[in-house]
Amino acid sequence: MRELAPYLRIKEDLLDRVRSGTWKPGDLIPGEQRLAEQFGCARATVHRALRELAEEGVLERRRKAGTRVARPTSRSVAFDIPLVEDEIRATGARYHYELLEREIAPLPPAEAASLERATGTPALHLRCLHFADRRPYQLEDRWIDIDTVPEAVDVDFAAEGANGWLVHNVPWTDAEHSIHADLAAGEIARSLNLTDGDPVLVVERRTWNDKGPVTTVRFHHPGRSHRLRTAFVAR
Amino acid sequence: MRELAPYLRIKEDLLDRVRSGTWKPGDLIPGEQRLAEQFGCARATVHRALRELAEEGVLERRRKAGTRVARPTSRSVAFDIPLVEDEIRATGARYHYELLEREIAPLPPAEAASLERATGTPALHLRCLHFADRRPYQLEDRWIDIDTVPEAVDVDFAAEGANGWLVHNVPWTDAEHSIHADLAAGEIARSLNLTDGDPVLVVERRTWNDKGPVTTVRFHHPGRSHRLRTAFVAR
DNA sequence: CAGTGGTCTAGACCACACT
DNA sequence: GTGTGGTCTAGACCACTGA
Repeated sequence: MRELAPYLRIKEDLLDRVRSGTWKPGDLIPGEQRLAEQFGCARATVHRALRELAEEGVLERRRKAGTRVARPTSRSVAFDIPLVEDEIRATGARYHYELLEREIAPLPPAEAASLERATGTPALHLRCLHFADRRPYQLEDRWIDIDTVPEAVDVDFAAEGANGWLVHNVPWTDAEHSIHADLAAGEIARSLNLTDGDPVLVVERRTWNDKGPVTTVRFHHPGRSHRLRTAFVAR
Repeated sequence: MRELAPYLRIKEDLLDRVRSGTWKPGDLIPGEQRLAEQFGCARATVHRALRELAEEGVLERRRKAGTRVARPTSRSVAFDIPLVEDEIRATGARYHYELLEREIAPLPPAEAASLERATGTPALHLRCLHFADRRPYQLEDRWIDIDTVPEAVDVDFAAEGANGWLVHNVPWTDAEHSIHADLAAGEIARSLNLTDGDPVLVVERRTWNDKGPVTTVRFHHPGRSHRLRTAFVAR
């Protein structure tokens, strides 16, 4: 396919009309039938181009009402949140992992709420430290639901990180993420080799299964040095 | 369409086989032809289901090699970064905007690098404060490239925020985002009604046009109270 | 080289939502 | 009611890539 596929050429063409302002937000654009005639192709081909542009948020389509240029409102931004070890190795640094703590303990209120269990329900609690070239890179504080994932109790997590083990052994179906900034203090500061009062970037994640809540985890990163990035994204 | 469209039913069916572990990561699954026979539909219908699952990162497809269950590696997480005013109004709070500063000034080194211009190139510098119910919600520090967007020089930005004006008037084609944590200090702390040393969440964005760099902007949020969230996302 | 996925077509039927 | 988008089909050709 030396030349672009027709539906891709049509996408580009339509996108250019939006980008150049030929078609402005809110404008009604020609129907599929009409565009198919103009481009000299089947309606299905135009349809695919239009459908993908709508999925990307460039157009809005409604039956009978036709297709309009979307009014730019919110735009979703996709961040890659890979396994820490992959992330670290991708930078060329040596990855190293340390298990700080592993216990079955009663869920504290926040984590209980997160897993939708009663406070005090026993769960598997892990604290791990991930190093890049011997420098602390990420502190992981995780609770695993032992009702949903009973087999986790028999894993010692000394060699493989909990994240890796879960990803490879316990498929999840749903996830929720949250990001905020906080200050390093006590344990967290010491583990990350920071001073009390240094900024930390906190990423929280909860995942679910068909069976129920799987895990809730908080990742702490040194705030100034660590960045979450998107790739350079063409719209 | 009371019942799910066939291609959606097929997607669900295939996804279930992955989720349940019937098909494990790395497994080769039947070809389109074969699946079409099994589901009793046209190959194109199966193709669409497979293509969408591949786009979602569940499957990996290669010509001749066939379709395999993807090995879970990095997973991209989509955050919504809407216009502040929409974000604030969505919570039911009253939105209010204040222009703190507007000047044509030479680009500082960091911003110059960001816009791919020489340090000291004149650009439009804006500092704005966004309020939710009279409480400072976000501090915006923006540089607009006046070579790419000369018409911005004639806008006073007293009424409409720069973000809104740009979104509605200057279509962008590419964007890059970065998130990190920092400490409030000086101006930033005062504007956001924080104390020096409080955590702030910083979101940086750069956008481009066909014509060149459009704008680079840094959004500061009170770190403890503000969170970037994903919706509850089913995979 | 051969098999797989990628795409296109022409025609068809349908659901939905405006009028 | 009626026009628009949403989907399916059957068949076809092609490009890529692994064997």
